[in-house]
Amino acid sequence: MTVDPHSTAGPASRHGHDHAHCIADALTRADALCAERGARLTALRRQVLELVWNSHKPRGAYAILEDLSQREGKATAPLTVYRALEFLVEHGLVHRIESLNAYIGCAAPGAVHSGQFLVCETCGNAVEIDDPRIRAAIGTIAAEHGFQVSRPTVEVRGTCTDCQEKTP
Amino acid sequence: MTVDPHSTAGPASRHGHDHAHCIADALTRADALCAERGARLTALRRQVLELVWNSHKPRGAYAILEDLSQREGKATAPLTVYRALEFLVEHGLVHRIESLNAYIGCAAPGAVHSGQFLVCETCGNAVEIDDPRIRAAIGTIAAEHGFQVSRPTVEVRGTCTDCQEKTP
DNA sequence: GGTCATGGCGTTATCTTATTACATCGCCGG
DNA sequence: CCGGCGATGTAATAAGATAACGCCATGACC
Repeated sequence: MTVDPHSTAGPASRHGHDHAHCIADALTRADALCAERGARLTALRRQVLELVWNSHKPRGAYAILEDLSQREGKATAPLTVYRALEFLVEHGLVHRIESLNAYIGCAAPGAVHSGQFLVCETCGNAVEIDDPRIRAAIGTIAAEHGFQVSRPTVEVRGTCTDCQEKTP
Repeated sequence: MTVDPHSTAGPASRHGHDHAHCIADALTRADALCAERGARLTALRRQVLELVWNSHKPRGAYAILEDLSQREGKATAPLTVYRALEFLVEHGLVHRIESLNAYIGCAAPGAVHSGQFLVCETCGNAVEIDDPRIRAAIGTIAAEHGFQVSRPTVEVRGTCTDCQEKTP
């Protein structure tokens, strides 16, 4: 098993949860979802998904690439990671955070994917939210403009509670 | 004066407005705004602002760079453009569209900058909106999370009315 | 007018992020 | 068995962005 860098204090990391379990959970859900859809969650894709979840915060494609190379013991090409990420994003298992050029595990794969995030500029964490009010408001204004929505993106930059406390 | 590529049919372009006038207007407002703030809208920055407005749709930094080089008659360094864009974005004269890595002139500089866009994936156009419902919803959920907002980003990808009609 | 600090700009190099083009492999249906 | 298709490997390169350094114009101050 791989060590979670955040779990130095034990299974209950600073995220306030059992991170190893949380990763395992995500992988199990991914397995189920892909099986259901007939999508092929290959070893490589599964590996990348695990690496995305591993940090539990937005992570760049090249950072994931490094992780993967290290694990495999040999250099891997960027394309390998990008292709895997493309698959994962397509199936809603991973979100891309545009304003960071980074990827993060989806908290609720299978559900509606509005892709709303609170992105902390201090600690780099991104919390996925799914606010019906925002979703509704976007739907309304899009309709008013005759605009057909395919992928709403909401990325709220700012400072999370923890970081506000640290620097008052 | 430079020819607007969209204005082949005359001053009233397919945007349904007098585009030359619209650019001139943006520049005038920028002049006023910068004067008011004591910010220096130098020749270069003004030039870049004009180039951003010229296409009237999101435009990448390197595309702007090419335009600039052509106008100046000599190669310009990327940094030149990036610095100008940074200034323009800081002063709210230009918005960066994260999901496109592109820049577009702000429709209402000086006003509140929520930075909301309807981005058409077919024609590449981006319409700036400023929906109070979305703004309010973001404020509410951020408050619920104790999250301090610095820059809300809303980029709704989809298909605009025109493009829907063309491909029914 | 001289001088100094500041901010804008030029030059070069480099870094990160992402994609294109083409070859190969392996699984599955016929 | 074999044809086809989707997944992966390899190499090269495009696109986007920044770092480090220094010169020069502007304006404040003496």
